[in-house]
Amino acid sequence: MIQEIQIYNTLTRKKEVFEPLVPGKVGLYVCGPTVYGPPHLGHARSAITFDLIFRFLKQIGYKVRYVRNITDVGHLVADSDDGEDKIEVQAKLDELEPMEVVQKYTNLFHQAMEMLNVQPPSIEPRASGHIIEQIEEVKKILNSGYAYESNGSVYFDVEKFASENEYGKLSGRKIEDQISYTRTLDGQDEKRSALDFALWKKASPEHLMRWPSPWSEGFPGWHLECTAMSCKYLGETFDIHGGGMDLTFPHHEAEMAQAQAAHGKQAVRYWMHNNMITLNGQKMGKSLGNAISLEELFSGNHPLLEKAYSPMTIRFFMFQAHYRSTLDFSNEALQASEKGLERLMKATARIESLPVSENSSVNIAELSANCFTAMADDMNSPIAIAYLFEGVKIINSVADGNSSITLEDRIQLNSLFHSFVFDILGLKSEDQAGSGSSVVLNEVVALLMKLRAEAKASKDWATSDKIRNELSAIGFDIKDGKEGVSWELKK
RNA sequence: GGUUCCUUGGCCGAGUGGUUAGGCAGCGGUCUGCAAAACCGUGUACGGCGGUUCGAAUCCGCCAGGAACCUCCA
Repeated sequence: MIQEIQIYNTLTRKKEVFEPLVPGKVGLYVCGPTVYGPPHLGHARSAITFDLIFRFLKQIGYKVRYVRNITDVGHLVADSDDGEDKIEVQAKLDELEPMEVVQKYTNLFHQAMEMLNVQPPSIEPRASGHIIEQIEEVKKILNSGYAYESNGSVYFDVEKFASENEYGKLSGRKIEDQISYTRTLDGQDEKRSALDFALWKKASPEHLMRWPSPWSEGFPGWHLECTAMSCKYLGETFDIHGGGMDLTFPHHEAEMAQAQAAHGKQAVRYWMHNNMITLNGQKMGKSLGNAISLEELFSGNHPLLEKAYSPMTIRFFMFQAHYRSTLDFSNEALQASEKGLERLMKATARIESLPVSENSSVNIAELSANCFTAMADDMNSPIAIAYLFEGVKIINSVADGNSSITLEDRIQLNSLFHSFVFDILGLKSEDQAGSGSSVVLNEVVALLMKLRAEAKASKDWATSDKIRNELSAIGFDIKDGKEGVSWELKK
């Protein structure tokens, strides 16, 4: 029996008990990055959020097919209303082939994801590889009567659809409000209404990315790829669709309408949206020019960064806030997370060497239940982490002889921490130089520790402190504990 | 202008009608030759003003400030 979980459904605006379409299996689709620029903190939040969901669902026993697309075609440019393809503009600037740009940023995205220990999705389809499927979707929508062709382009008829179906429910919008507040876009005169959106767009002569279709040489509309690819890999109806909150409208609203028009039924059962990262209280975004790239974050090479932050620090930082809350970025907050993470990882490594007793003065079963209950409540990772820190207290307290633990409890505690820290939260140890990676280094330091111990034995504090201080200056932390001396490389 | 949401102690950040969130920083102590680490103890916070209630940070109203979406965006 799989643990019951609740997830917040954007569609109904409340937490619901999650019931998969097929018992024991979950179909999860998440909007992936548009690969026209370097990956930034915002991409990381979405990827990390749904990585957590992917991992947790698997941990509690579900078989999950996780599809996350790469958008490599078809979006407009930020400050240009001329309908040029976003990727194409960047290509001209870089004097590269569009697909070369796409490849470059896809590779960078994958590298960053690996560093963040984000598991690859089960399937990672590309929009440009599914043009045929998208054309088929356009045909279906035309057949159902909710689209019309105009001058080689095909548009979705929002007003007609809205008169017979629900439109605007996901984003909480009323169609009447929308009509009065729209801006002028290219091709507006081709549309029956400003609300209509393109399913297929005829390419202008200078447009490089183009494919043949029954209507014109052109490219698919902005929202179509997710409908086509989710349907292909997960079916006409599937369990969870995720993405950033900023995609709720118009992207996901359009997807809902398209899928309904094409297949005659709702595609998505649970919509999940992660909130934004803010910087000085404002959304961090590519178009606002205040996005910090992951490369800058990892290297510390950015005017707003006091230092470099490791991928695991970023990951842990994000889990200390709930995924539906905005998360404000600051050096102080990241440094707090860095230290907290270090404490958590150190305690995790200590569990196996804890002394065992006849009786436990601590309740591990309750701790474990609390951690899983927190996660089952709409992925409340901050609460789960708070309980893990209770576990840290227990571990350190047992190590210091202030609490006792039985062997069975120690095994359970170890299993809990390994499940949560490594499998669910997906954290990993980041020892630079890696203990054990250099046997020689270990032996050299061990030799110095031996010399220092001898100096200490003869109360030659000057020598012992000299060894410690100079090692410290090189980058080692030397700690005198009850069980002997230990050392590690500083962060 | 429309829609939605937020405001928690020095910082970050959970919670949502009565009971300690947690992390980081700070303070006091234990341990130590000293230091670090660890441990123990420590802070009565919920934007303002009203209302509902035996009781509100938590529900309602008003006000102030902020954000997101309405245009590509995680």
